[in-house]
Amino acid sequence: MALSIAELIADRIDTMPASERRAAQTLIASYPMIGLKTVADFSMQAGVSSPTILRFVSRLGFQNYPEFQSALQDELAAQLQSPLSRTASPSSHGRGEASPMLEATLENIRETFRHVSEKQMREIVMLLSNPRAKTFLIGGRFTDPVARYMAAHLTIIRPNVFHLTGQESNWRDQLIDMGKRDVLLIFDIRRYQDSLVRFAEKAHQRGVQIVLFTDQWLSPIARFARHVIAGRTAVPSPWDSSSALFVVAEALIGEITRELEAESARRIREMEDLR
Amino acid sequence: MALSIAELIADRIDTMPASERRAAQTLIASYPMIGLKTVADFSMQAGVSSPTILRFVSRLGFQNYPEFQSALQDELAAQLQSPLSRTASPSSHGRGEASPMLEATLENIRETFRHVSEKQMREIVMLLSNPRAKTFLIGGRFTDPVARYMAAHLTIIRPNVFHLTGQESNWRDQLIDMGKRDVLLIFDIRRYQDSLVRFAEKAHQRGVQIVLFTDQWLSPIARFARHVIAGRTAVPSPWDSSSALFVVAEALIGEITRELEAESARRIREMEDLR
DNA sequence: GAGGCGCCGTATCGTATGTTACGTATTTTG
DNA sequence: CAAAATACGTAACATACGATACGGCGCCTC
Repeated sequence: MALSIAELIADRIDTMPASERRAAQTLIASYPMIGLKTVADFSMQAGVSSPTILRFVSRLGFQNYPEFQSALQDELAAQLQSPLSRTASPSSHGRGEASPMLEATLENIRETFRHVSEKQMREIVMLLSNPRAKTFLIGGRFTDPVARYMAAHLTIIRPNVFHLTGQESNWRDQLIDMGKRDVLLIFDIRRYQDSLVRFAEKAHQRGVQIVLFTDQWLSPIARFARHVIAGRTAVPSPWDSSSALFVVAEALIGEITRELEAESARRIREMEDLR
Repeated sequence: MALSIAELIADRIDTMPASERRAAQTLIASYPMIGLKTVADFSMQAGVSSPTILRFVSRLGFQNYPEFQSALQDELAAQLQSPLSRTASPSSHGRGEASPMLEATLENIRETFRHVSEKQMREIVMLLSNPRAKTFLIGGRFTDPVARYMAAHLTIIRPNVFHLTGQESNWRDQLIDMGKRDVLLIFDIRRYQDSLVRFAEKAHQRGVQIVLFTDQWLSPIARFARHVIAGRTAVPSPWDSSSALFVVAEALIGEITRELEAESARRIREMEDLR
């Protein structure tokens, strides 16, 4: 990666004229917040004129002020996504660090849960805890196994759970049985599948309540969804990670099971009898 | 203390109309970066119109968009200055801790990796990176989705990957094609399935190399297995957790992909051409 | 099935913002 | 010390940004 803007400034600050240097120091002092405000704010804070600010960012190599701001934002975003501080592991354990893949995954899971409110969880649990409303599950190329995993559990604790499998035309035939009270749980991460989007749209038109598990960039299906879980998927690997979504799915399964405890206990007993 | 904007959103998101909710979710998904950009950027990202964004921030209680942005920036600034006190819980857990379910899962994952040696990982990677040796995958009632997940990826990067599905008699018929060079990857956690054990034994007799993903109490299949990954599965939930095994699976997928990079790159290109 | 209500996007408007031209001040150089 | 070059701010400008008015559409109610 190229130098951070802070480094860039440190690098060139002594080639700058006095006023621009003041701008630089002002930015460094409260890095990077003042750079996200307007040129006027920046100039006022630094005690110089607007054009000086613009000449300053120009000297840093940016074509214009918005470009400079975008760079700052990108830097911030990267910084927020990888809180390096968390290494905490006692290095006495022979192996100093765990694999970056593992760390990234753990952080993804944490971050994903951070963005899911309890209320949201509860509402989804409620939605999926109504045994009289049919629940359909489906996923994309790589995420369908997660849908299957959820379906495998839900099927046990309540009736009316259906995992949609096979060809697209097959799903569509199931639409006829979906109504306003029913729930469709979709897993869709990049690259989002057209077939799923089409299906979600049709279901939405029938009034089906859609719960979407997607990545942080949100599948277009979010448009039709009543609830959206946005999981972090970025890992140092050629593939995106579905681990965070998997863990969320497990958490949901647990809570739904508790919610249905009374009713499902009898059901499970009956099932075992049937063997 | 005033509520953070993320909390504010979680609080009111269900009183919002569909489009505004979409804006809210988009913001939460990549919090808070998109909120620092222009209304046009924000609206485009969320797939709604500019006025919807403005109505959204208005509903949050801000007089205008710049005021909203300033609030976001203030929050960011506070967060950056005290990197330790990352506002951790938008979910007002009262106790200020994340859910026990989440913590247990994270700990399980860590612990699982701690017990997997690097050499073991490398050997499994090697075993699964030989495209000329057939690789069969199968799992139990709840773990088969994880097997499917792995199969979905492996199928893309190399030939001769088969997920064993359907009835037990069906698997057995596949035995005929398994030999000493081939690999059978089995997922089996409590309660261990007899059918899997039987199958593993038969495969073992044919000299098939078995890689077993199980829980910390080890499925009886461990007896036949060349490599055993023992994942932690205990969580405060009525069910056991497969998250740790899932993460290990993902880690393996990543490393195998890298291992086969050269060969699989061409394969993937060919595949995309076939669409 | 008709009427009413709320949601949401299109199009338009005013303005705040970044940008540029230019003139004055300051420093540098021979 | 004079003259040139550079630095810097004032002021005018254009763009793009946020804000708003309006109309259509879907949804619920009766």
